[in-house]
Amino acid sequence: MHHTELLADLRQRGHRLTPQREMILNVICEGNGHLTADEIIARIRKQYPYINKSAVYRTLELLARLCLVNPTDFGDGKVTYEIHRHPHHHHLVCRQCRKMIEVDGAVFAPLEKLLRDEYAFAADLDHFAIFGLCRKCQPASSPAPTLRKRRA
Amino acid sequence: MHHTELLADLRQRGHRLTPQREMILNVICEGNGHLTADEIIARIRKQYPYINKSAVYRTLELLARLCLVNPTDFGDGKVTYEIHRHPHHHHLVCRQCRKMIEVDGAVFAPLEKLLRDEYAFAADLDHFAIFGLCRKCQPASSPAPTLRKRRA
DNA sequence: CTCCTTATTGCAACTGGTTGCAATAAGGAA
DNA sequence: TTCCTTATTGCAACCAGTTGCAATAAGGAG
Ligand SMILES: [Mn+2]
Ligand SMILES: [Mn+2]
Ligand SMILES: [Zn+2]
Ligand SMILES: [Zn+2]
Repeated sequence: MHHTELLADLRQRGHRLTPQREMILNVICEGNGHLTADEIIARIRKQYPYINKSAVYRTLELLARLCLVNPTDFGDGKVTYEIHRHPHHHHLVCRQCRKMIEVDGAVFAPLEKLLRDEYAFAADLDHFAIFGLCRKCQPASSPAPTLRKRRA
Repeated sequence: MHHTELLADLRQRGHRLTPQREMILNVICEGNGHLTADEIIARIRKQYPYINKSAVYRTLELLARLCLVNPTDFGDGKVTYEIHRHPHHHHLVCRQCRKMIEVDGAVFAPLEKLLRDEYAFAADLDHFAIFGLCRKCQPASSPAPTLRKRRA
C-alpha cells in the first residue's frame, strides 16, 4: 500500500490534503509495523522539524476513524499505529515474557458470526492485542493426577 | 462478593491490609458496575477526604494483577473498574449510539480453544469491550440483489 | 508491648494524549 | 488569478495516569 493511494482515498472522502497529512501517511507506510506517535513525530522531524504534536494525534484519529490505520494498545504506555492490512491479523501477547505471536484475522470468524446471529451486532474485529500466557510461560501442566495415584 | 472476602484474599497472597485498600475495595464492591478512578476517589472522599490518587491507581493495578477487578476502556477517556464477576461477561459497545449490550463470557469459548490448540496460548478473555454497530445503527441492509433482478 | 524490616503511602514532577481557540491555508467558485 | 468558506494547524492549557523518592505504618519476631 503506497501512501499516495491513501492520500487519494482521504481526498475522495472529502478531507483536505495537507503536507502534514502526507508526511504522516508516508511515515506510516514506510516504517512497516507498529509505530508510536512519538516515533512517527521523530521520523517526520528529520525532514520537517516543525511538525506539531496535536496535528499528528488528530490525523491519526482521523485515519483510524476511516479505517486506514489500526491503533493498538500493547500495554506499554503508548498506543501504536499500523497501516490497516488485508487480510486482518491479530497479536497474541504474553503477559510474562512479552513475546508476540501474529495470528490470522480468521480466528475471530466464529465470534463474529455468533454476535451477528444472536445479537445482530456488527463487531469491529480488525486488529486485536490478546493478552495471555505463551506456551513457555504457562505453569507446568498440573502434575497429572494419574501420576500421583500411581505413586500412592 | 463482599469486600472482606477480597481483603482476606489480598492478605493470603502476602499483601498488606491498609485502610486505603479496604476503602477502595469497599467502594468497588458496593457501587456495582463500572466505576472510573475519579468516581472511586470521589466516593471515598465522602468519608475520608485525604485519600491519595497514586494510592488508588496503584491499588487498582494490584487488584487487576490479582484478577480481583477488571479494568476496561470503553473509549470514554477514562478506564473503568468492575469487580471480577463469575461467570465472565463482555460488553458490545455501539460505536455510533453508544448502546451497550452485555453478553456471556462463553462467546469466546471457540476462540479460546482455537488459541490453545493451535498456538498453545492461554488467552485472558475475562472482560472485553467489543466495539461495532448495533442493529439499529447498521446501514439498511443492501437492497436485496434478487429484488433488483426481478424488477429488471 | 517494642523493635525492625520493608511494603505502602503521599507528594510533586512528569508523560502521553486531548482540547479550545485564534491563525492559517486547502480547495472550490467566479 | 482572486476571493471566500471553513477544515486544519499550532499553541498553550489541560486531563488521566505514572513514577521516583522520602515518610509512614503493617505485621512479624522477640
Ligand atoms: Mn499488527
Ligand atoms: Mn462489565
Ligand atoms: Zn511468555
Ligand atoms: Zn447503535
